[in-house]
Amino acid sequence: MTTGAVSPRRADTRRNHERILAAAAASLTASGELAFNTIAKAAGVGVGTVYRHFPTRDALVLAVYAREVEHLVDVVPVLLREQSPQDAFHAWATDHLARYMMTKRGLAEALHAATKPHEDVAGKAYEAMVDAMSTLIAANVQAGTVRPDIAAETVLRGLGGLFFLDPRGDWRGEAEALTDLLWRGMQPDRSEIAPGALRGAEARQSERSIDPIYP
Amino acid sequence: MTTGAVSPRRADTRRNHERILAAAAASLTASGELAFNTIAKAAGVGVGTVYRHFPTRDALVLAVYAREVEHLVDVVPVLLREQSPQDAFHAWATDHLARYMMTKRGLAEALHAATKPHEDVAGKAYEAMVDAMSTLIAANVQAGTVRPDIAAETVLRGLGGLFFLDPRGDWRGEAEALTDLLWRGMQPDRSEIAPGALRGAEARQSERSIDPIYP
Amino acid sequence: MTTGAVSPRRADTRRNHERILAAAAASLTASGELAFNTIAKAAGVGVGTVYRHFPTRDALVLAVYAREVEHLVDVVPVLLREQSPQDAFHAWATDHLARYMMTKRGLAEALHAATKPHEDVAGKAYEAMVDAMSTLIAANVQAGTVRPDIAAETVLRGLGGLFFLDPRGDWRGEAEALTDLLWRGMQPDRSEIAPGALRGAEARQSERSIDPIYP
Amino acid sequence: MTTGAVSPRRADTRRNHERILAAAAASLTASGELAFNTIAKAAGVGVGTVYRHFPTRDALVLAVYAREVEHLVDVVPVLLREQSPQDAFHAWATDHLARYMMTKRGLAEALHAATKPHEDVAGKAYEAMVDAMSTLIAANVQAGTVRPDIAAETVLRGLGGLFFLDPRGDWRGEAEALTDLLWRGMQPDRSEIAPGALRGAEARQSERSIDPIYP
DNA sequence: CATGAATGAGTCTTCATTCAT
DNA sequence: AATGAATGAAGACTCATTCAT
Repeated sequence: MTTGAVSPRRADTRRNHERILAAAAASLTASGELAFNTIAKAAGVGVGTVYRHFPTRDALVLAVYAREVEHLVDVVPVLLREQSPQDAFHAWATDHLARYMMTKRGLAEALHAATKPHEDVAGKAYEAMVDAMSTLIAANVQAGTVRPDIAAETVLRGLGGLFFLDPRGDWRGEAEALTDLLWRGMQPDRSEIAPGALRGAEARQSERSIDPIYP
Repeated sequence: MTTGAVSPRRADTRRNHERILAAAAASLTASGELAFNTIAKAAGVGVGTVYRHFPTRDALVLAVYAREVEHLVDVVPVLLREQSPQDAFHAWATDHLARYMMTKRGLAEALHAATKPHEDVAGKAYEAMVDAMSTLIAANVQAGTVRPDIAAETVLRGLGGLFFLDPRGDWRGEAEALTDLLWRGMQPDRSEIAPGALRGAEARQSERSIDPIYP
Repeated sequence: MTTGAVSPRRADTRRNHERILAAAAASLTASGELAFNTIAKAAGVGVGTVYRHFPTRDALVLAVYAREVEHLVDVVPVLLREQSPQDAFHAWATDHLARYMMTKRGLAEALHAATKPHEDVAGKAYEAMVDAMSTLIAANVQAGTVRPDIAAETVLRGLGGLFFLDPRGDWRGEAEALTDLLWRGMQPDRSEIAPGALRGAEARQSERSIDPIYP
Repeated sequence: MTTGAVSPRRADTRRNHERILAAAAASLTASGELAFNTIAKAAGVGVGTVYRHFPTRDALVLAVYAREVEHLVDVVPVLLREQSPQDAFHAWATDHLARYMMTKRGLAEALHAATKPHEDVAGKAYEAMVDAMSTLIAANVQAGTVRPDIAAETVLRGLGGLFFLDPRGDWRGEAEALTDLLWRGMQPDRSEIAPGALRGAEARQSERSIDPIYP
């Protein structure tokens, strides 16, 4: 009753699926191109096999994105477990989302094509990302570091700008600048929050932050 | 030696240039496609002519974008003349930029392709947009409604998220939500700004704004 | 040691044979297509199974046609038993052959591909049809309604024109017109046949028939 | 005002058109296949050129058939000028139509695809053939050798059986047998025609003709 | 300068056929 | 025997690009 009971054929098929997905992801990342013939060659299978696994181009594209979104979404709980909500937010945005946005421009397209949630597979991906962001925001609202009336979609859209980063430049710095800008916009109004609550975040958030020392 | 002396040929050539640009813009807007043969037919010229005017696809694409960016940029001084800096900022973002981002996805591409300024024609377009945003920000800094350390690029990138709006949905509301979010992030820290400076902006910005009643 | 002893495997195999044949016939009739993969799916078996039963496309096609030709051939004795030779001829041509020719264009192709009798399986089908026609002609010669020097192949070829009928039009009327035309051509010369022998046939054959009453 | 005024480019284009048509006709005749790539190669042009001249497969097929039908139709007046109506009929059927039917199976397809006259290009071809046959029949009716109530379509359909001839066999003999059969069917009833009117035709029609012993 | 026919590389897509299980 | 995944050749079709007129 081991996994060995699975037919070798099945294993091969699964491996093919993986290889095709990997090849497609690579191609999409590298050039945005997605030629079935090319993918087949890169994956070391016949074109027919690619067609068998992914009948249409969309099926393939979405499978690729679904996989990446999954990664993106799965990391959220981990981040929240290991650090404070605001740090988790920053980390997710600058470390994870930014990287994805830059490399896989397809992801952004998915975001774009699929604003109508529930509609199709692309919608699922979008939803999943919104969920991830919602979780991060909720944790921060809980911690009092973010206003409760912030819509996850809006923040996500703002971070959509990460899409325009140039991987060859100082994308890290710019990702942080954008994240900070949005983060500031998400914060509760000063007068409403307990003094000191923001300290940590503020300190991280920007080196230029002026410490508002009260006597 | 007047301009009237321009040869008719010149006039034809200029007209061709325009027609090609128009056809390309239409095609780009409608379907995102940009087949030279199709453009030529739509413009009523031979393919060769298109090639003469725009040697490469990029040249054509960029010419189209440059034109749109121009519109976008030109409206800034007008907005600033007619209303307060913060209103001008909001108006530009939600009325002009959002509309362009949605319809002419090429604009977003320009933003993306051209982070490396000064480099090429795309760079010019990017620069022009950054300049426009800089102007808006400067006016607001002057008015004390925006922190002086805000980078135009960052804000623009944040607004890049407008690209993901769905023209068939409540894009207006969402554009405003995003603009507000960014706007909040751009504001000076409360303690730093002169009391009252934000009044107008705050009032517009959000209905939920806390009224800072002073005795 | 009865027939009941046949292994279940055998029964399955036979059933598969039938199902494949049925699926192929349906596909051929419906669209003229004959994709092995499709047939396999329609028959609910694997492609490999189709190959096992019919090693080549031709084998499959011919098996299908053979079956239909069989129907066509089997009906001849019945017709001859139930009606006069000339009526049997007309009935076979207009009711049975016409219908087959129209629906299963493959039949006609078989006729075409297989003029060389005895050559292959297609030849068998052709031969069978020639035999059927020969039987009909012989009966009519016997009855004195057809000249004895008529070749079955020739008549069959003439009826091959039924292939060109349009199932959506007045194919019945046209089938009758063609059959009548050929029938007239097959008749004995007037002077040779016993007066009156043709009466029945003539009356049926055409409303316009003039009865040559001799005083 | 010479033909030399035509641009050479035009001439080339026209030549290409011809070559493609020729290649297509050859391929159709030889194998019934009609692969654009193959045609292009055979015609010595690029695939694109073939597509430019004949946007769809049908356009190409029909152009080929139209050409052949034209030949077939054009020969009718010539035949009628040079010989008696009945000889013209026989000649057209056995010499011209048979040959075309056998070699260019496309012709038969035209017959088949286009029973609905006036409908499309295929319809035109069909019509043209019906016209040709009508002309032949009319001439024979005039001469008293054919009944006046014979429909050209019916005869043509009967001759459609020529399609099933095997070019490698005694197709000539069989074509004549079929033509004779139909011809007999087309004749006026004996009692109606002037004695002797049929002489020539009868004599030609069949060697087995009954010997008309005169005292 | 303008034209648009020609070219052909590159993709897409289907299917017959094989073969390991 | 049956299965169906894999393969890849073959044909369809598009479009960027050239070039003769």
